[in-house]
Amino acid sequence: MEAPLHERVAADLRARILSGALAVGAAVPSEAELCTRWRGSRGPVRQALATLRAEGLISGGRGKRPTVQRRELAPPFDSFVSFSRWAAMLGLPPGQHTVEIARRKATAELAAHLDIEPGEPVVQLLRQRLLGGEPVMVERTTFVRSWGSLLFDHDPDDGSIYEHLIGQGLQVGVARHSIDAVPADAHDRDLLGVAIGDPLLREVRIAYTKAGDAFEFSDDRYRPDRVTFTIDNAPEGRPLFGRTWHATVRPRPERSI
Amino acid sequence: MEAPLHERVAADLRARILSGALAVGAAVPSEAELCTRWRGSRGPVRQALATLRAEGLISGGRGKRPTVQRRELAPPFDSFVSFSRWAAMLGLPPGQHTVEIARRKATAELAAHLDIEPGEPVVQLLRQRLLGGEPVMVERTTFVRSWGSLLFDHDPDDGSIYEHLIGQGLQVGVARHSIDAVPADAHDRDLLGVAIGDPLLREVRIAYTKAGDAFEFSDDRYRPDRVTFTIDNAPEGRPLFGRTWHATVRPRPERSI
DNA sequence: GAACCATACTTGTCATGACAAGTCCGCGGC
DNA sequence: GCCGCGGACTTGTCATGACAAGTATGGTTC
Repeated sequence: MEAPLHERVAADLRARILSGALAVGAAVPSEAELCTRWRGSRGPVRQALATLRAEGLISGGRGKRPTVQRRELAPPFDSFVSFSRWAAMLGLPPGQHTVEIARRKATAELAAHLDIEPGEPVVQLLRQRLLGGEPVMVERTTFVRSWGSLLFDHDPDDGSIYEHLIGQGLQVGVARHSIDAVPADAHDRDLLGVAIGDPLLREVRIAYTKAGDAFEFSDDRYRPDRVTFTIDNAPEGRPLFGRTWHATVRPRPERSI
Repeated sequence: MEAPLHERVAADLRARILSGALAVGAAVPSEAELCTRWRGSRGPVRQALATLRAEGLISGGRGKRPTVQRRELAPPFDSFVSFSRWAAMLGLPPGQHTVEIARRKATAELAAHLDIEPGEPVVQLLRQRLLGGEPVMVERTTFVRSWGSLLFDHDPDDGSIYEHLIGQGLQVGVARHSIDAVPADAHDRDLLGVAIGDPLLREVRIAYTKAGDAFEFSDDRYRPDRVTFTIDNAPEGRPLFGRTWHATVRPRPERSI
């Protein structure tokens, strides 16, 4: 059974835009042309175009054909929750050294974030994360027991924890990230090569399953000379998709000789 | 001339959701009911519902009525570029002390950000920003001359600079925000009551006019104990509107006695 | 009481047709 | 050469109709 017409039309145009066959600034085929080409009516064609507008790929149009606005889609969701996916998207080899993985009892603070009882066992990891061979982040992650226990037969230095858990049936729902600034502590000094007290960019993340249960709490501290978070946004009348964010690697400052 | 039917249906349902008349979890009226109520056909009614889905207010539905998912919309764009608007949204009185407003020649770095020639005059402000009477941010803002010169006959401690410029014809296009962490300097110490070297959460913003010209570069440093940035996101299959960000005021830590 | 089936109600998808409103271009008149 | 107008093409909006597919409920049978 093939996909609905409006999905096929949208997919075809999207592929042509992302590949550059339809360049930024080029006019999109008219609704009439698309109806002829796909042997359909304006309804599904208009729905396909509405989808591309919503994705921010095309815009404009009343009285004239819409034009291609941008060539890339917003970064995928999993690049925000999986360091490995993010690194892959940047084209930099990710790396990690697991300093420890431990089963502990949840503190009251952690329990509050994960909506479990204080004292309930959780699985905690402390890891150094690298990009292109350089440490850029210290990750303090806590998983609830049901998912964390699956990590003990998994080598956390081998591939992505997220991919492993998804392979074990995890269905990720939404994630919430809070960004603030903290002074480096002793672990950070040891793992990032900074001085105690130096400012670090911290992302605190709580991730939920599709069913709405929190399964992961993470405190990730980045070297701010290497990583920033960037957000682009636009006023209301424009597509909300103008509102995107992504984490950026700063160019490595050149060594003065 | 009244608005199109699909806009009126969407506005009515949105108002009922935001007011709580349609509570989170409640079923939305069926398409047939809405057709009867508005004396229209399924086309515009479905378009109205699609808009509300896209805004993340309702979801679900095939074979049954959709349900209300959330009660609030994403923060408006201008709350990201105007401190006054952001404070208003939080219900906290904003305040500001302008330390200086000066005409200077752009440094090479600034010129690069604003796409002007180094040495070209710009207007710079250094301001302390307050929420509820407390300093939370130091703002170092640079405007290109054409817009910045309009500020000299405006009291920057009186109302919002953005509102003033928009009143003078400014049309804001997109804005880009980069978040990182920096150590406090002497100005920050004086204006925020922190120690030199303390970590501050910094947002660097470049704002563009509708025509695509950069008009503002700003370096805003927040006390991370008072302000964090929060991003919620969701996987692809879900509406991209799940991807929202906003700046949050932390609850003021209670004074221990 | 449980299971199954049919019916009713729901949304998703599509076609056809019509008219309003915007944009662009060519042609004629001044 | 310029300006205005009309025609052609475009998208926006809406109506009517039809059928596919999903969900819930009530009634009947075991």
